[in-house]
Amino acid sequence: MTSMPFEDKKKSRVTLLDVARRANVSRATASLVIRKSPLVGADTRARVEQAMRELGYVYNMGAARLRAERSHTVGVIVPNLTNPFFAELLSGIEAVIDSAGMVVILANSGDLVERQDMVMRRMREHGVDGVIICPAAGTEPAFLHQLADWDLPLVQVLRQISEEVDYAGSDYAAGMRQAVDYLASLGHRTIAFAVHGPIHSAYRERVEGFCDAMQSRGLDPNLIVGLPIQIGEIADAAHLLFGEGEQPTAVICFNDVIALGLSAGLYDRGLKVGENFSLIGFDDVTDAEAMRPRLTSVSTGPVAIGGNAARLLLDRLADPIRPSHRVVNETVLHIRQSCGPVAVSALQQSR
Amino acid sequence: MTSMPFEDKKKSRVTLLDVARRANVSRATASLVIRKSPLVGADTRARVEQAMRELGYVYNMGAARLRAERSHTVGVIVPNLTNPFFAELLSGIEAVIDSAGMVVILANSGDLVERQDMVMRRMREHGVDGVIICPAAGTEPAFLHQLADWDLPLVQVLRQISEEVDYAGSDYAAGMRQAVDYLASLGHRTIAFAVHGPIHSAYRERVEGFCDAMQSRGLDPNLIVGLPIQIGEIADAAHLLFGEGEQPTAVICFNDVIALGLSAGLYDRGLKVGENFSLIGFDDVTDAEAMRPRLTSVSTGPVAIGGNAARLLLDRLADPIRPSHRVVNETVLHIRQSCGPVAVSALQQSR
DNA sequence: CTGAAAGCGCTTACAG
DNA sequence: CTGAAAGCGCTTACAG
Repeated sequence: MTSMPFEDKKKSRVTLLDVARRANVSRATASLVIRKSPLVGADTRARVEQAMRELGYVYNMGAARLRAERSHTVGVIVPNLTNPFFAELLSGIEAVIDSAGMVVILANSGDLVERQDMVMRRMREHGVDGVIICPAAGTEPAFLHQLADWDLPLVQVLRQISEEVDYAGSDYAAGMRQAVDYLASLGHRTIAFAVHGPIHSAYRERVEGFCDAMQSRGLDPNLIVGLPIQIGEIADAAHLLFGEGEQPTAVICFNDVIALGLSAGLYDRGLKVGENFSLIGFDDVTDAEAMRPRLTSVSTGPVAIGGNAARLLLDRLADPIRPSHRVVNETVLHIRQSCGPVAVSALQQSR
Repeated sequence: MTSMPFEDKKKSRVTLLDVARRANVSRATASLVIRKSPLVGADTRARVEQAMRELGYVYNMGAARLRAERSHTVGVIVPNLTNPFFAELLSGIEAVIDSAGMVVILANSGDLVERQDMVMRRMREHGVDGVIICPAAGTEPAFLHQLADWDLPLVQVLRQISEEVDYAGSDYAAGMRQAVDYLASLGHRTIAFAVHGPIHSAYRERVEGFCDAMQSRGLDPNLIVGLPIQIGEIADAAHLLFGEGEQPTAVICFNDVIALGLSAGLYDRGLKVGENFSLIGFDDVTDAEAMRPRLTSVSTGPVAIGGNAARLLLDRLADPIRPSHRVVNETVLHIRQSCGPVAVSALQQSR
């Protein structure tokens, strides 16, 4: 399709000067047509564009960025690529960055601050115009502030470390309230909260949201149980829900990974989820619909959050000194089949 | 921690010349210490490194690449970010690219050749040193060859379009044989194959692998049923397994997404997977362990494949003219609970 | 081991 | 609208 240059194919790359010469214009003019300047006439533009096509010219971003101090590149740092939740987030980011004509440089911090430091340095070396980061657990506000001092536009996503930095997330506390209210409306009074993983703002917001919601209904918020991080081990830890004292008739999960694991573990114990035990997930990933019973889950919309984060960064790039913005999505409770009215028989069976 | 330069912080970036001056060496010498050349003495090196620290110097990849014609950047193009399988693949790629000191530029083709063209052009503009691509369905060999003509090092992953281009994948056909053999050993004779999605080499290899394996055992390979692409709709399409003619007692799934959906759909129809109907997945994603019954699945190891692809690219970068290589992982059948001996009662129940 | 010069491929004022 | 010149921050020979 593309015709080859007349010269030897092995010769060095074709440059803007080459196309300028072939189109009988100056290098500056050729540069203008590339950047779609209105200053250049239609016929000249056509000549230059044809020359570009004939020579197989490809724009050299690297050279342009050096002069223009803009790389059209944004860094994205996530703690984990393997979790479908982050994959969906990334997908949302990529879509809007791409449609802005920019490109994403991806890195995985492994939720480790030391790796995050490294990765961030690499991003700076590559001259990213800005970065979207889901900060590793334990990230200090000073870390983010230093980046801001270096004039690196920054947005936090999912986890917030500093109020001075743009943030896109979801109202986790409200989501917890929705879950608690729903279970309470079904008559549940003893509700466990199943958690795992590193501790960060999203973790805290969920726990606090749960506790507040429980307390405001006069319920005991202290049945918080820690589960393994590996999904394969969660099912076998389901017994942890039923320790000393009051036995729960329902459990709210920190995320859908736990919900999936516990659903299996409760099944293994002979409990019928949705009938004599109730289970609510959090995040509403695509698997929720495919589970049996279908998982009732609080939807946080990772793709949308990613899109919001990307738009925040674009806005920040356009106006570096505007005050910091926060965009916090509403959660929605997606009711399916995993919850039911409290069953008197549940207590006996759970032993 | 990092001390600020003495000059006004708002001044333009600190450059290699700045550190050279502060360390009382020439710019060339400073450049050598950055690139860890053995030519420079230990004390000189120390002086330069201290100057870099004091000034808060950050290496400018963009400038370096312009001169050195190497960007330390690799493009990764996947058809879909939302599928956990690709997320795991990406994770494997990122890990080895990162440890080679390079960075990945990510793009999503949406499995559309037109978008793939765009994305590829953008990668070239950004001067990637090479690209790892899972080609969109319908990609022509000519597309890849053209890239090779342009001296862009390339590796295909998961899907192979051209034998002249490096490839990292998995032996899908052998995996199908493992699945068929296992079911046959349990006494199954009428085995369905459930597929969906766009048609590409990995699709064809799986279908052909299934057919060959069935035929070599004298079984009828024609029970191939097409299912919706959306996971939420798969369950409701489970009845498609039971059309006219011979009723299957087992189904092999094109991937775990289908397996998850069908598992739910069969449950909805009152079939007990692992007891009166058998189900085998393909890919063995992490959810397989958390399902009930636990999903028996053919493991392809996406993280490992991603690592292989990245290593192939690194090797290719080191030796651009070596002959094309292929690395094809063995699959392993991970037996869990979703298959059982053929049950005579299955046929009645499935109606 | 170190220095001075040229150049990578663009964009940016500045004149015309 | 177009041209000639300088410069972005490095690396690369080439001398010393």
